Amino acid sequence: MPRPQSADSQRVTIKEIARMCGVSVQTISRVINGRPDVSPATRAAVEAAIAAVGFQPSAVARSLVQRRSTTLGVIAAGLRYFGVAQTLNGITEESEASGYALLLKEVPSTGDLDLLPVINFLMAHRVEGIVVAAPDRHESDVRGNLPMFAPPIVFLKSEPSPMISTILIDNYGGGRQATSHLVALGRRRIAHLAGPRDWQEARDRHQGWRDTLRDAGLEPGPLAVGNWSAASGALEMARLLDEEPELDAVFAANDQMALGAMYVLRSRGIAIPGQVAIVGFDGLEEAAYFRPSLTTVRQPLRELGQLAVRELLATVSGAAPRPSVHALTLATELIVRDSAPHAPSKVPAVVDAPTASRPA
Amino acid sequence: MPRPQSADSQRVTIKEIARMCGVSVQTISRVINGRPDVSPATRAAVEAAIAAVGFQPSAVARSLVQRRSTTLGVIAAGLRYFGVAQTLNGITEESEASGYALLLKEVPSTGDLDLLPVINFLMAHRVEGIVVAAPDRHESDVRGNLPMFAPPIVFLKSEPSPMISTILIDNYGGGRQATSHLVALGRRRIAHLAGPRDWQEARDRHQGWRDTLRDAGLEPGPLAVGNWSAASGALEMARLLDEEPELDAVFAANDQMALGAMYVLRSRGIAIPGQVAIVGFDGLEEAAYFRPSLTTVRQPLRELGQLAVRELLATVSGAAPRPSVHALTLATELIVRDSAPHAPSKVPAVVDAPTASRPA
DNA sequence: AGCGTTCCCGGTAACGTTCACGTGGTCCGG
DNA sequence: CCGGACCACGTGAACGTTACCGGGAACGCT
Repeated sequence: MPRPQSADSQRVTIKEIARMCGVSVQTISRVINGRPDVSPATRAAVEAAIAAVGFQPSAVARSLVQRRSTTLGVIAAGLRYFGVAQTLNGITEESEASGYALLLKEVPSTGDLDLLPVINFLMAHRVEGIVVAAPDRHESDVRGNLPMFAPPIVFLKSEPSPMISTILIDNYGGGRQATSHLVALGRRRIAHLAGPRDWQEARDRHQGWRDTLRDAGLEPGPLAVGNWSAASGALEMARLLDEEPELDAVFAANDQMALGAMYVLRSRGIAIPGQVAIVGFDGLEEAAYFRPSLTTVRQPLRELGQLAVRELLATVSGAAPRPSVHALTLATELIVRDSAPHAPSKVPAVVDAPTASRPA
Repeated sequence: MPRPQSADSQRVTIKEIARMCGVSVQTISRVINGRPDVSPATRAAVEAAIAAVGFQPSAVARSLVQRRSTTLGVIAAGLRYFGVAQTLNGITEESEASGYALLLKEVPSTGDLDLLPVINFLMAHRVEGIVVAAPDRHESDVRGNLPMFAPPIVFLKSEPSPMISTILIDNYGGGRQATSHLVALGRRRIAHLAGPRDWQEARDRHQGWRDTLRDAGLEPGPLAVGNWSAASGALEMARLLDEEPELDAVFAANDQMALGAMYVLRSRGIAIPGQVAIVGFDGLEEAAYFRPSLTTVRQPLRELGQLAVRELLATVSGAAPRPSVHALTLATELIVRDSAPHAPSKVPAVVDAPTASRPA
């Protein structure tokens, strides 16, 4: 029974294996890397020795000599939020599939923030690419003044810019989808429950709402700013109702805030969607089970993470020309449910059970 | 304007800086590491040169020579789930604070899984400690046959064992809290909506439910198994109702399934908590805004992650004796809300707005 | 003047791999 | 019997940093 020893004790190295087998270190290296010019007998002996002592070649030494780490860096902000966690999930999936390791740094999701030290940190670890799933907000932001010798970087939350590569969810378009849907329903007084101003996503959704109202010839509805939480959604919804009693629709910047808003609406006896229709944003699975079920805008978050990694890997492998700066935008999808139904009608909420409630 | 160059191009090293300043590499090293014995003049010159060329000391080379990586490994399963994401958040926070980097590996959260290759991978990268936030289920599991020279490891989801260190949420106790609360409410026919069997958490909560019923002298209520999703909660709730119409309470193993269950209950016109009381598990913030607001069991998930890192770091620094195998259990907290209220009464749901609905 | 200290600094050898060569042997055709 | 092709393996030098030791200059003290 092998007892776990102190990690900094004498580790077994390639040299040790070589000594054990009576061959040179080079031969061991050849076996480890599955190179052909080793006789079957020697190979077997070496493999046996490796297994016997539980030898693990040092990825650190390998990285040093090969000048490549098979590691990607990830900078994330707000891991506790659904969207970010989902994106990270896509990133891990894809890099796992490619055998790449992930070096994760989390940065504060609010307040002023300089990405450069974080990027430098990752560069010190010689990552081969960086995914930035964090807002880039700093007086002197990263665009254009990246450190020299920086690896390929793809930004997931910044505005497109000629200096950087971006892959984005079309939050603006999603905001338009949501708002257009409410307009098509015949709503005239459409409020927006926005997310925090220092999230690019929040600003884009807000903009989509505003532009859609303008294009529809409606005057801008009332605006409130929450912090993504259901509690803030409730708080701000109450405020909106007090200020603007004739409200007939709300577009919330995420599903949690929509939930909080619905709570307040129902507490005040306001019918959803009868008097006030509501649409959320995110595509939370459980939003289908809110009362009423929530119309929302689904974002391909996992795909976003996967694409980011694929993009990086393509660049690293030299398949894509360096520096290839480009912007990719992923479309959102409107999921229509009871809180803002299909037909442009003001009938009271139809409460029918979803298919899932039927026993199998 | 520094143009990002190919990462594998000629990087600037400590030698280059030494040449530029006309001093030895050793002196550069001293400056980088803030060692005292460098004259102010030399130090300034070196720092200027470093800043000028944007030099970054190679963490890889440093790791190799120092035989320590300032890196922790994390093995996670089911990052897309609230609980795991929350725990990871605690882990990042704490390691960020200690200046440790994080090497993240995600493993499938279902099916049979061997942790050993993943641990070996992390060991190859010479991580100084490993947090396992993934179930350890394998015919020949990791307990006891860890590789030699393994760094300190702490398990967050496995059963305590004399061979490994664990820090756990008291899921069993939480299950008891939830069920006891329902019993105290006078409920007699208490169902359990369990999570997937291959999650330790799910098994523990289930056990807590079963034991509490037994201790209360009640016969075991009906059992259903979901997959953590609201959809599965709805599906299984429907099944439970069909099988057992006289049901008067449900303990769901997480808040999402509870939500799905509530959806079905209300669709069938069953009053909550009037006819059926329900309590969830997780402590989702938004559960306060479900209709009715959900009584649930809060878990200190972020603290769990933080503690794991602190534990590892203490061991690494040699403060704690190696090998210190121990088990720590964190208590859960019952949060009573409307779906299973305080008073042992069967009055219809009281729908009062939470404080958040009051405008500021 | 002699001598110990302190302050700066340099040289050399690691750390654990891989890479670019080099070398001795066997096999084979002419 | 010899030259070359091929196979299996070994030798040194990297990779970029830090650890360890050592040494000269300047200074203070007896």
